[in-house]
Formats: sequence, structure tokens, C-alpha cells
Amino acid sequence: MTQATLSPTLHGSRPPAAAPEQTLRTAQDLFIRRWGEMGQTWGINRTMGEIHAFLYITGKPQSTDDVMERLNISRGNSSMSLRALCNWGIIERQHKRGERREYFVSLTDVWEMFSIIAAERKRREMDPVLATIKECQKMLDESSLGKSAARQEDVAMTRQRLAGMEEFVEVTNKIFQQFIGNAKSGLTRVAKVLLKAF
Amino acid sequence: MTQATLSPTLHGSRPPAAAPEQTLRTAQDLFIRRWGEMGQTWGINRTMGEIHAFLYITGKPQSTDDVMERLNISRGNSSMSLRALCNWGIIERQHKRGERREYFVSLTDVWEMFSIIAAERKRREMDPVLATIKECQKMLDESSLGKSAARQEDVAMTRQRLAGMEEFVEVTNKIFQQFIGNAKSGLTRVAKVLLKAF
DNA sequence: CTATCATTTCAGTAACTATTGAAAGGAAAT
DNA sequence: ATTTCCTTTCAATAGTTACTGAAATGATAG
Repeated sequence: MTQATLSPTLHGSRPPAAAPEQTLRTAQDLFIRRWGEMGQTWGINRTMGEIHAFLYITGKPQSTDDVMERLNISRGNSSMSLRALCNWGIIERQHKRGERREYFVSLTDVWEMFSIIAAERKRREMDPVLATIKECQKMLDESSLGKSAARQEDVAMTRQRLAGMEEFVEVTNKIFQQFIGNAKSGLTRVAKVLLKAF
Repeated sequence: MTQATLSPTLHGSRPPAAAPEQTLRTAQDLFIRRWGEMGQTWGINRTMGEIHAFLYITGKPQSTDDVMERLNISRGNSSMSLRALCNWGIIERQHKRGERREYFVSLTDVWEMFSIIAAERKRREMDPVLATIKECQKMLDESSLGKSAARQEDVAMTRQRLAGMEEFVEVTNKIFQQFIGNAKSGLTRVAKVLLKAF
């Protein structure tokens, strides 16, 4: 792989202070790399993270070819990753009048992006856990029938643990709800509220 | 793989109301599975998640062999996963007097476990991003030198985007700080603040 | 010191995920 | 209708992560 276009200060030693012409590009590449790495955290792979970072940090509409060239990835990969990001809703297609090719832009508001991702992850990850916990509790309620003493203790312990987990998931859920419900309307209002409070 | 021991209601259709003798076991297995699936969210793989769930939900010290048997995994896998969970600090070794083999128990407090994981993820994921953002900003500050008008606009845009991301990461960091150490009260407080404000 | 029992390590392999490149599909222009 | 330009799809493959089983290591008992 030719990595010449993407090798700033991430790990390793500092480059010899690039010519000012290239500074912007170098800074952007640094950010792109790091954001790509962090993508994993948000359930997005490295390439998708980098594409998103590229669109976000430049703040300009970019075509599939721009993406391919800047990140050194294949056409197929660009196409699929761009589509996936569109499906997530954190980037958007943009049609330029008179141009045949399509462009893509990132959402501007980080809080809104976060909110979108949080909503999806809540739906996919928290909700099923909560449902499962409740189902387990139900099973153990219904079966409060004749049992040996030892068994009863085990059942009691499991009930208790389920309750502990339930409480946790419920509170976490509430926090997510708040973000999801408010990010769009308030934009950075959530940020302000939280900054003030802490 | 023989899956007889681990096949409750996760997806698919409900089993024909197991004999009360097996109800506890079935409920636990259901929870174990779901928690294993969710492990991914927390940067823990399925097996580690399942082991943790098993220790947590039973609330009893369990040996390596108990784990192997209950979850149908190899000795090697058990050993490595148990060690990894110990390193995370969400389970602990327990030596039973007079016994040669070692036992493992989960932490009891979900909030504490969450706090441990959150602290680690902040350190590994948020902190580097923040550092990178600041580095990028510095690069673009220092280089406020002769540029074409077009370039200046690009630089301004990138600065603006970096600032937006910085704000986000800073606030998120503060929230994390809040409950690292006092997880329950911290998170509950975040929830209250958000609920009050909207 | 040797036997016994438990734990750790690790090379090999299985399972899964990401990426490419080329072919097929579509849509505007001629 | 044909060419041109761009996008999408997908089989093949590269790359990554998880798991096993067996051998090595360690630790207690006799």
C-alpha cells in the first residue's frame, strides 16, 4: 500500500514541520486517521470512520472519486461505505446541478450525529437486554412453587442480580432517551446544559 | 457443537414451559446469552461476556471447569477469558481454603463494573481523540501565514469543525469523569439534570 | 523427589469481517 | 440507439479475531 498521502504524527516521530502549503492537509489527515481508529467505539469500521472524518473535517461536498483518492481505497469499498453511512444518516447525498456525479456531505452538528448513533444502538442493544431481563424475571416469578431450600436460595440470588442489572439499564436508557429526544431540537443545548451542570 | 445446554427463548419460539426444576437454569441461560451478545458494545467479546454473565447471575464462585461445562468452551479459552476479565477488574479470583482449584466471582455492583469499563474506555478512546484534536488545532494556529483566499476559507472551515468536535469530546469526558469512582450517583445525576432541563 | 492435579501458553485452525477488482446496471448526452 | 460516465453489486481473497487441544508449566501432597 502506498501510504505517502496519509502519514502524519499519529504514532511515531514528528515530521519535519511540513511546508505551510501542506499543513492543512496534514492536520486533516491526522484527524481522519484518529477518527477512523475511534470508529470501532461507535460500531463503525475503520474505513467508514475515515470517510466520515474526511467529509466532516473538510466541510465540503466530496465525490466518490475524491474519497477513493484521498483515502486510497477501491471504488467498491467507497461505494458501499458511503451507502452505509447514508443509511446511518450521518452523511447525506448531494446532487450538484448540471453535474452527473454525486457528492456527499457530513452532518454538521456532532451532537446530532451522536444522537442518531445513540438511538440506533439503544434500539439494537439496550432494548433487547431489558426485554430479556424482564423475561427472566417473569420466569422466576411464575415458578415460585415447591422447591428445596438450596434451590430457593439460588433463585433468590438470581432474582436479586436481575434486579440490579435492571435498575442500571433503566437509568442508562433514560439518559439515552434524553439525548435522542433533544439533540435535534436543541442542537448544542444538551451540551450547554451539561457543561453548566458539571 | 452440542447446544443442548444453552437454548432458551432468545430468538425463535418459546419452549414448552420447562419443568420447574429447570426453570432457574433456563432463565440464567437466557440472560447469559443476551449478555454475551451485548458484550460487543462494551468492547468485550461474546465468550467473555457469557462468562461474566454466568458469574454475575449465579452469584456463586465458579471454577474453570464449571465455566467450561456450562458454556461449552475449551479449557484454553476459559483460562484466557477469565484472566482477561480479571485484568479488566470486573471479576475476581477466589481461593477456597483447603481446595486446590481456583474459583472466580463477579463484582456485585453493576454500577461499579460499568464505572471500571467506562474509565478504561475513556483512557483508551476519548483521550487520544482529544489529544489529536488539540494537535490539529495547534498546527493550524501556528501556520496562520500567507495563504491564498481559497486556502484561508478551507483552513477556517477545518478549524470550525475541529472546534465542534472538541466541544463534544470535552463534554462527554466530563460526564465520564462524573461517575468514574462514584458510578451510581454520578449517572443518576446526569439523568436528573437532563430530565430537569427538558 | 515424584505423582497428581490445576493452570497457562501457544501453534494451528476455524470463523468472521473487510476489501478489491471486474462485470453489470443506469442515466444523461449525442 | 449508442456512447460515455458514474454507481452498484458481488465473487474472490486478504486480513483479522476467536477458539481449540495438546504440551509445558506450576503448585501441592505424599
